[in-house]
Amino acid sequence: MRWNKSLIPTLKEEPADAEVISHKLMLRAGLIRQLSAGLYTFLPLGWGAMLKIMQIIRDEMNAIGGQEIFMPALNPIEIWRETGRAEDMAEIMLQFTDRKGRETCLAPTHEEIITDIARNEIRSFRDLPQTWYQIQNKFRDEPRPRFGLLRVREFIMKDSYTLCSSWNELDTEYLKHDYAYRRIFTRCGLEYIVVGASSGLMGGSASQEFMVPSDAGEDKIVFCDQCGYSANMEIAKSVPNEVKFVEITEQKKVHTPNLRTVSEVSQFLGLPEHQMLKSLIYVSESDGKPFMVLIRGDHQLNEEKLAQFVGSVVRPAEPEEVIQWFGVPVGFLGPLNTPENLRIFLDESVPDDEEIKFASGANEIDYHIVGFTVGDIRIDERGDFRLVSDGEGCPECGKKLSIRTTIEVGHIFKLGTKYSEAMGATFLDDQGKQNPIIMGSYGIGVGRILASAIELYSDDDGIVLPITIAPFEVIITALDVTKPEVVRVADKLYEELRGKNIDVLYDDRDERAGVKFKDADLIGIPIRITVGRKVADDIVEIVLRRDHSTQEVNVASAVDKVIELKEMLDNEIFEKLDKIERKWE
RNA sequence: CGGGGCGUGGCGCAGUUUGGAAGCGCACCUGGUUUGGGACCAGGGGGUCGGAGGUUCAAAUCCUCUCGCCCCGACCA
Repeated sequence: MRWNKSLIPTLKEEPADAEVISHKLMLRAGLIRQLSAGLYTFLPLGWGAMLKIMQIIRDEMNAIGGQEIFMPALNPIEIWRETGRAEDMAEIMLQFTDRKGRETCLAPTHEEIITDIARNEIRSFRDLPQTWYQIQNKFRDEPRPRFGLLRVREFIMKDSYTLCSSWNELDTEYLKHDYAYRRIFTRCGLEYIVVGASSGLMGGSASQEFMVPSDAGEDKIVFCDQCGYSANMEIAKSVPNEVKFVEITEQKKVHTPNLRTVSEVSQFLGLPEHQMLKSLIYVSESDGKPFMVLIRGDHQLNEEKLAQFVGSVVRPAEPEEVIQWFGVPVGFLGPLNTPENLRIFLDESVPDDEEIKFASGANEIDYHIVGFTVGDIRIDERGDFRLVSDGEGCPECGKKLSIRTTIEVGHIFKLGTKYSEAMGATFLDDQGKQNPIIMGSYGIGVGRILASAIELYSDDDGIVLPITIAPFEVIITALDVTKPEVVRVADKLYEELRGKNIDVLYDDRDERAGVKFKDADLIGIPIRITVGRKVADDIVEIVLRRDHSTQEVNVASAVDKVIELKEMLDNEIFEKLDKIERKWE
């Protein structure tokens, strides 16, 4: 492509509305433009990179037997009601009524549509397994789009779905996806960590996320350097730090006027925070009933774990609700003298030793109770409700855990039969018996791959894209296009490289050298050929974007040299593929 | 949804406190000089000051409503 008439609107100044590096650079380098909150247009350079990424995805999906299809993004809401997700996803689903009065939505994902195809087309175990995928726009009415392409309302996702006749078959298809995903992210040049994750609104038994370490991310993962344990913070476990408990001799009620927080009360009582019991009131969204969760005062609640435990989305009770139900403000809630029908859950890390005594609210305004044991509490169930914090012990090996902010670029789920049962997608097994199809679901955020690559690879001059996803592999910077010999050589190199199937951008603009160098660095094309005054001596320069290392070569050998560098850069990435195992074989 | 910030040529901003002729830098157009890391000189085009209503002799500026964008939060009692 020739730059002169191309839509590559680079910006000298930083856009005011961009916060994270990838967002700033994508705007500055002319990859994207914003239409509205969470809605972006891909301009030629951005779309070029997206197409590269999508081609890698297609390659790898096809390699594990995936068949590409394309489903409507516009869905009748009725099909979403069949699984109950019209309700569950109501918050993020864009819905409207069309002109004939039909209730319609823009699909945030496609399990229901896939299951519909499956129930219409799949009859026998002989038809299974199947892997269907598409690359398509998804719509999610995010409460708060942000960080450029990292959280948007309309985005391109590769979503695939496996249909199996047995759980073993599902395990295989899941491992194949794990393999394909590792290859995809590796080929895109990303660093990533695979973690165990919560399946959230998708449902199902197991899931893994593919996370790119980056401060721009919105997810936190917990990992152990020693043994390799890793998990999303939402489900991560840990061994809490050892703490000492102060001896308390008698149980008594203490006047604690206006002291509501754990730290206020523990200071007032002269007790460590871990000897307080936090009494949190949550409400199960499925039955609307409140329940109490008790955790140590120095710990934090993990809502995701709680939701999994009670089997429903949960929300913290409103302060007004607490006063209405318990007659006290939240700051004075405690586990003793609670209503009989209130379920009480205790975090498993709270010791139930007879000798260890706790303090908590007294369920009476301005009073706390000091000196009770876990045995004094009417506990319904115990479970793991804690949020892991940095430096706690690894649940596998006991060494210290670390926490890292990451970008989620992929997520794979073993769905099981949640959708097939709800929608009646069945097959006949070899005994002639009808069974629900066993499903898996697998997603990749295409735009997030691009954004996280830029988060990983940039410098003060701009983007430094991995060659595999760069919209162009080579840029020819022709300096002073008013000189015929410069143009002649640059034109020749351009045609030759294109003839060798190299993706090359030809900067043929009548601009000063500084402008062209700055722009070339900004947009991050991996290899640059500078055609300038040295053509008089039959010489051009070849420069690598990542370190600006430069070599001068004869015009005649320039194409070979470029191909050599391209292969070197490609190989650096492809070498890593050898380490990825085919675990299902 | 709660809190905060911001809407002024394509981009980045000043002007708003204290009402009185819409400005600056970049970009763009013309001419000239330049030409290897975001050139210089001269001339020029382009703005319903987010929108609506109000106050006033007079509104970018004050008041009311509204729309949009960005940031923090939406859980720790």
